[in-house]
Amino acid sequence: MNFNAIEKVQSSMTKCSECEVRHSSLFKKLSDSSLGEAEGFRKEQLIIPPRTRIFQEGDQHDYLYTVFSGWGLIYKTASNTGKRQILQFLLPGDLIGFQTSASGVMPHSAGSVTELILCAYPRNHLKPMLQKNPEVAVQMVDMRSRDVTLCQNHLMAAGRKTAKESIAFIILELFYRVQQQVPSSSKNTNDAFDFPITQEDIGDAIGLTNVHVNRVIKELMSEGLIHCNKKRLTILNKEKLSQIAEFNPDMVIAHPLG
Amino acid sequence: MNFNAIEKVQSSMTKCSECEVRHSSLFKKLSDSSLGEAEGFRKEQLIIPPRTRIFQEGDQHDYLYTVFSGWGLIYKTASNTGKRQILQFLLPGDLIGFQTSASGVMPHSAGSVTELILCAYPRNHLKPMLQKNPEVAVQMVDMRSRDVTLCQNHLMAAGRKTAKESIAFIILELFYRVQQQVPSSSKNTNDAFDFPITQEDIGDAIGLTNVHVNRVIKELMSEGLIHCNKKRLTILNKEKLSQIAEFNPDMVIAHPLG
DNA sequence: CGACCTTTTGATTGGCGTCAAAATCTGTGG
DNA sequence: CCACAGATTTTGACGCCAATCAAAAGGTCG
Repeated sequence: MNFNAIEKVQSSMTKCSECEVRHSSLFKKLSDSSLGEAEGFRKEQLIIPPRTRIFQEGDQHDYLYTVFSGWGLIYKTASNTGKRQILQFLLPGDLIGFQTSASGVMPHSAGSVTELILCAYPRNHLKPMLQKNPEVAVQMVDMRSRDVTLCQNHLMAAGRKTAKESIAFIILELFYRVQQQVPSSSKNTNDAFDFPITQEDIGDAIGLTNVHVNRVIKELMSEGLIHCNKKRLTILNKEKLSQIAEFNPDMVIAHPLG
Repeated sequence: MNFNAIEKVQSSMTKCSECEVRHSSLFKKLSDSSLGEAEGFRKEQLIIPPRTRIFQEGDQHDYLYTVFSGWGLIYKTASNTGKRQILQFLLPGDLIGFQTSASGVMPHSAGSVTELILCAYPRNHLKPMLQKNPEVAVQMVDMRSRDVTLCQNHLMAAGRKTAKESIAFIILELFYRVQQQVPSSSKNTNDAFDFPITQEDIGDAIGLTNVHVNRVIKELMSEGLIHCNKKRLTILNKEKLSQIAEFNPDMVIAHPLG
């Protein structure tokens, strides 16, 4: 992780033209009538450059976001050792900054991986908006539950899987999430997909060092299970990889409530 | 972990008399008018004996529950090694069995620690009920978000903290959660509280073996930070313990949405 | 009292971390 | 289009935290 890079100041964010609200997963399932309500709630759109911080753990932060395009991540940093734990990778449709702690500050940091386009919503409008739009509230329950599932999977990896199993898992999780969440991914034939995160990111997501991640990835490549270079990853043997990871696609379904 | 014990058959569950719906955190904040609706939704109450399985990963399961009293846990088991990862400790007010995978089966197992009293709700009534009761949906968003926070804290512990830091964290988390969630805990003076989980449970929650947990707990005791015996734990030096754990009470707040 | 948990202790091992440095890649400015 | 700086990947040597294995001691409950 390049900490300097991700600490770029937030002022590098810029507003941009209107976004198509329908694309935001929070509102995707809204009927046309309640969409007007949602339009009124949306505040503005932001473009975040690659590897830029959006907010930091401990900050007061008055907006929450949905990802329109790009990859991001949320993380915590241990104050004694400086070690980073990535809590979730963010893809189009994901929520950022929903959670606050009791004192109203952010319990984790958030940053971009690639350029990120976000739709921003003022936090103080959130609760009234949910109360007025049951469909949105139900959708939000769905999204939060999906986030629980993703986090639990990573906890299982960090706590009880070997490095090889965990890394295989992360790769498959991201492959299926990209398929679900990235509109342009339909053009990914033959199980190859854009993979903009570093080996250090992978390690920080499941509690390993970049060095060890590198050794395991090379092992997976030498076994002919995956291939990767230039931020693009190809899964060569999905069955074998899934077996190692104890993974199945059900585990990353976006909408558990249906 | 005594796997035999937790695999007791589900038939040992018994129905019991009506529970006071208001006590269930899902409905705690309901106005009187929508309470009637909620009453109609509630189905029955169950008593689960200690160390008994409620449902198993991969099962079809048509109910979800809120905890009325007692301690429980949800967990996953690695099919290759049999290792268990505890995903969450369950206390009064917590949800059980909300999540299902894409195929409609449970993505994790659930079991009791102590005797557990649950309120059961039929899953197929959930979505319509949320749609008709925006207050309940908002409350549910809150609860799911709290579960995300708890899981992220454990991920941080499993991935990036030492055994000592993680164990100190778990102890403090449970101390504050019991204060918040267990009605009778007000009688806990001097930072002592009932602590019915085993050292193996602690290890399974943060990715350690029972042997190593034992060594670290003895270390914490010899340093005068905690004392424990007979399923009761006393925090002797909360400041020092919190500093080791990088813990603060904000991290376990029950209702992030306010 | 007896069976089964749970905790405790010791000896040994190993997966992954740490440290260090080289090789390769990537973006940026001249 | 090249050169350079910084980021990322790769490699090797070595060390340690926690796992593993084994067994005894202490608790708990029918």
